[in-house]
Amino acid sequence: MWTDPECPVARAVDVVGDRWSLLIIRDAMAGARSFTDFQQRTGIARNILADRLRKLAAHDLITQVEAPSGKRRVYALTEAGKDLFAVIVTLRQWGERHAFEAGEPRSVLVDEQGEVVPELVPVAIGGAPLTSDTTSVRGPG
Amino acid sequence: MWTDPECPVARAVDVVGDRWSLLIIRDAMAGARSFTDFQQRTGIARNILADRLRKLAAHDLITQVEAPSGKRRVYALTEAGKDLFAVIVTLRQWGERHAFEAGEPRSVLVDEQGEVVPELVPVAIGGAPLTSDTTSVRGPG
DNA sequence: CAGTATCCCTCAAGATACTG
DNA sequence: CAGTATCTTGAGGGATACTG
Repeated sequence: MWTDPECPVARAVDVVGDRWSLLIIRDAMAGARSFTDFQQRTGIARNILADRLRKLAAHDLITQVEAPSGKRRVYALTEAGKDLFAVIVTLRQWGERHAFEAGEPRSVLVDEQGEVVPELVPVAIGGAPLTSDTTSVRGPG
Repeated sequence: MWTDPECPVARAVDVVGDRWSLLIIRDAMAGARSFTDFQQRTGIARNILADRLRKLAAHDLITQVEAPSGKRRVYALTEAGKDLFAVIVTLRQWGERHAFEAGEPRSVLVDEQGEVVPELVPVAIGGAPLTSDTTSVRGPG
């Protein structure tokens, strides 16, 4: 099924490695709850959106829950879905650094109080930032 | 061209949000240098691989450099390419947590000495780990 | 070894109309 | 509002043969 069944990266890519899934997750994290909400934020075609939401639900990244207001059902991230936050953030960091000209307008990350998050410390082991110069990957066994 | 030109996540996905690019980057980080090298590790079709390598080079994630041995040219990650390391690692973490059964064999992350990296601290602001409960995203201006 | 050139095929994706 | 149904298109991807 996959090219490399033992690689966690490959499995993750198998789940979210398409054009829309991560953007749907991004919007869920930014507060999107309803079908139309997702549709308008992403601009994705309705049938594709329905398909992606199904796939994401099948992989347990999102679920539909009873809305606090009562009768509607809204989408919500599961724990597995929320765990993609680190992926979204690192993608965002990369995009900011390497996919924008200086001064180009861009959306920003804010905290609960609406304050712009100034800078993010990248993934680290212990306290030391991790770079590709210092690590590699090896198979099991 | 993109659905959301102001979102760094969307731009990043536009560059690496397909089935193969991140796996090619992964393998470059793991030591892949030659065309055949990439082809065998990923299992990707040769024409598609050539296309992806071109695209990645066009976006300045990889380049071809003179091999130390002399006459061959090998692929190498640029700084922008190396900066994807955090993305790869967070994807890997997510895959480990949510795409494997307990006890299923998997590849692991090792450092230069070949030691298995025990645990990774996720993206953080200052010292506090970041979760999707505590942040959201807002447009510019 | 490092690609290029073809051929083929599936499915992702878009547009739009429709239904409970 | 939340999807489903249908139709069409094109890109993504695979297999294989070929070339410098």
